[in-house]
Amino acid sequence: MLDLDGPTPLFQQIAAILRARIADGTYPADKRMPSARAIAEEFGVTRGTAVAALDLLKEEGLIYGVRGRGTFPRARD
Amino acid sequence: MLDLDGPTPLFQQIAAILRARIADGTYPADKRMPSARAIAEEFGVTRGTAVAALDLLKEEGLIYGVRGRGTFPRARD
DNA sequence: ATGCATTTGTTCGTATGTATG
DNA sequence: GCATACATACGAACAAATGCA
Repeated sequence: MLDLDGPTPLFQQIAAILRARIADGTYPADKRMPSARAIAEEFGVTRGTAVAALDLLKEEGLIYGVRGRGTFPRARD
Repeated sequence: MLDLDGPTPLFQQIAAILRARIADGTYPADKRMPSARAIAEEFGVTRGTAVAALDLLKEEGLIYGVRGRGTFPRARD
């Protein structure tokens, strides 16, 4: 799944995978996607690393978070 | 009560104290024990930390939670 | 029966400290 | 020194279930 040795940081690798899942509809727009904790478990990293990956996608405008509810892919215009 | 400096995490210290109270009968089996909020107040931590301590005891099979009702020490066999 | 408070359980968001390369 | 990653802890918010007035 992840390249633990290579030069690419884990949070970037994870962001790339999540980005692909959003693009291909695995995570539909405005539907709750897996929590940071669930992502951390799937990839065997800590929540902090999962959050870093999600932060990347937020900066790109691909997703948004709602406290207490979850994280959602943004509807493309 | 807690060692704020030492190396042992707060949630582990709290779990140890609760574990002792269950063992010595302070919290009898199948009787509601203090809520996460009450535990947080007693030890001066946030509810999240109290929940982490309770989660530890759950993993050990020492207690179980019932949503809307409370947390209960498990009857030993 | 309707509403309200409490409780568990979960979420996001943030901050700090440690360790490693 | 800096970026990465882990672990811990705090804070705020939301949801579902319970119980009680």
